[in-house]
Amino acid sequence: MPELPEVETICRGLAKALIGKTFCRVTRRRKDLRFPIPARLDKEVAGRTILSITRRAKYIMLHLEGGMTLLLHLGMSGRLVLERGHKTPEKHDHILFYTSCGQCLRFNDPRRFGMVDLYATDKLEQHRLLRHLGPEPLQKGFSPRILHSALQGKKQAIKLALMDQRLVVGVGNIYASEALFLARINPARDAGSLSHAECARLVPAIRRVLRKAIAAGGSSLRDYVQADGALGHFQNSFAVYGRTGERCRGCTCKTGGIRRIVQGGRATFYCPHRQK
DNA sequence: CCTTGAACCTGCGGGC
DNA sequence: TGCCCGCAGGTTCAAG
Repeated sequence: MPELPEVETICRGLAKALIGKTFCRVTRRRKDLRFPIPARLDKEVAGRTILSITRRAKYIMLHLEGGMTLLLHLGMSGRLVLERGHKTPEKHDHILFYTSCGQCLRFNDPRRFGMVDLYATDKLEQHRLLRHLGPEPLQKGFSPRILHSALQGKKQAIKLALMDQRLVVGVGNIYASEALFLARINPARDAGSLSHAECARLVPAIRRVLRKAIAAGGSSLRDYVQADGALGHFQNSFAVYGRTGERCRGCTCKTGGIRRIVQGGRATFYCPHRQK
């Protein structure tokens, strides 16, 4: 479910409410999600204060005193919701984190594609799920030149390449379609066929759509809510995603409108008139 | 190395 | 109403 803007929004919401707070208890209600949930979770986390909260790609990281970091991924349907008081667990609440000042953080994930792990803070970049990750799209390590060189020789469709987290992180199914629309690039193009000039449109397009989505609190389609339960509203600003048959903004063509195709088993939306 | 497809799960809406 | 199908913000792994 969540892509970079949703994960970033959740991190910011959690940071506001949890930094400086201390976990007092963790309840693990099932043994595994996508991977086993560490049995030592309660033992390692209880009594520890949260020093900071950061994001890497679509992973949320709660850095605890004592050098341990709680690493979470929400998969397709995961939610992290923070509430006051001791609520009775709902369906699919897999882990409950309680703080000593009466907050409860619920990890709810119907499809269970999410994951939770504990890892030494100073070795995080070596974690098996983090070590192959590419550059953060909103940071300097990502640029038209770097993207262009990474795409050289790739036969894969550019839309699929954008979603490859080794190339650039955080872009998922929605924002890949949206960014390609902004850059006026056809999602089915061979990744290796993009010119440097096209990469120079694509990088700012990715950054623009991600920044705008963060500013809107993310996109709420089905499962996603912010840490305080509020909905994001970037779904109201989609240019192409989910808009099959509609005319794209500013499009003058009379026929067809936005097209839906399937790439790598996922839906892609684009305007054949504007994206070449 | 690369690319493709299946697998992991639950829930929802549409068609019959 | 019930059943079957397709579909859903992701990632990993095996096979070719």
